[in-house]
Amino acid sequence: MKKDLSEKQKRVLQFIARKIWQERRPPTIREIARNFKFSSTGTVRDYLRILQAKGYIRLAEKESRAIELINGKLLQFPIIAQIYAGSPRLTYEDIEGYFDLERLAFNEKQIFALRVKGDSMVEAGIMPEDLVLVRRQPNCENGDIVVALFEEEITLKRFKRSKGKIYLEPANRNYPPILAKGNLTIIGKVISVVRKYV
Amino acid sequence: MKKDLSEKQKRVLQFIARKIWQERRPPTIREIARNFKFSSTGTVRDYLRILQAKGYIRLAEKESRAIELINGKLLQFPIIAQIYAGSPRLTYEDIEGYFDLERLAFNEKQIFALRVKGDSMVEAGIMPEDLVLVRRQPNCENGDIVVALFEEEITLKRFKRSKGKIYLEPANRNYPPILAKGNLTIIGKVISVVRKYV
DNA sequence: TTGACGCCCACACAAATGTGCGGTATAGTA
DNA sequence: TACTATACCGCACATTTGTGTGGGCGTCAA
Repeated sequence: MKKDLSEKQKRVLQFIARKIWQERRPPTIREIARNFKFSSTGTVRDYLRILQAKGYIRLAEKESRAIELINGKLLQFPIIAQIYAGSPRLTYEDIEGYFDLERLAFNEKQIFALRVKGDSMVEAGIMPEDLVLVRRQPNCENGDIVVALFEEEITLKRFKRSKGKIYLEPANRNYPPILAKGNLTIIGKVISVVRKYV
Repeated sequence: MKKDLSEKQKRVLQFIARKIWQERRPPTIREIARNFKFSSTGTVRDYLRILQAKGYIRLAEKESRAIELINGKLLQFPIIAQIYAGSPRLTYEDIEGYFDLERLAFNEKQIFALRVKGDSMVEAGIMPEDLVLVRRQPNCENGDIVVALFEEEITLKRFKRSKGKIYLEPANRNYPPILAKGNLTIIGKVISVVRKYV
């Protein structure tokens, strides 16, 4: 798909990517020229056109800092399907895809994180002190893990509808399911769990 | 520290943050004006100056798209300490901090993601099909969860050193600890677990 | 009443920025 | 030989973009 880049072209692309990452905005043509000590802006334009033609960036006309990375792997990590025994070196064939941190919550509008207290969901792999990312929404589907307000308390439970009744189910044998009769408000649905080890 | 913003000021700030998030570059003054149907660029400048004075953004002079968010990281979500019963509305006081997806793996050089197969670590909250982020490193400390190569097999286990012996401990009662005598290679340490619900 | 603030407009100017066109030079290749 | 790709330069031009000045209108507290 994408054509190969020359060494210099690669360096230009990497410079652009680094700038976007570090400064949160693409560089101007003249900033690129300065970095590579090009005395002409036309030189940079040549590079940008090449990079666009080869499918690495997208340019917009008549806008400043209008370089958009295509498949910018800023926050992507390779997902390894298998690591070959004996040679733990990552090669292209091992990669089953890319894990994209941005996609985790991209285009989500009302998201907040909640630090988990208690162990009522451990059997669903949600441990105390984990962070759950919650999308605010007033309704949910059967089986969703939700943050709900029930009887003046915030709980993290699995939402289950059964025989016309609504249950809030913990994922822990030591706790019983809660029959939600009365004032139940769904605050949001858990879309992700993130845990970080120090 | 930071002064309060009026509703309108908040909306302007949010617009800027959204633009940075969506387009990976800050908007120009005129783009902001267009969005809010301001017929004057001066109006926007007033807002930017206010936002800067109140400590929410940083402006650079004589540069295009020179709005930098302070503490407004792209991938931050508020961590809610408590959601007040009755009014599930996020207010400033509820926020215990910000969860920063970027910080999760920023500055990490050799990171890859591994999709978890099997249930040997469920009691540590690592479920099948979860993604673990692994930092490649040849050594680790007692108690770390590691990806290791042992007897031609890749395993995800807890690294335990006890009485001069090394064990690879699963976090599942149904599996026994493995006494690692022989050829053991540490591939990396698990620094994070990410699970996404569809 | 005055003053501070929030909110907005009109217009001109200067600087930053992108665009266009025409060049040069080298190396490899058909 | 002709052709292509890579790697640059110089300069003028037009547009975009930020900056500055000087206002207006309403609200609220001193």
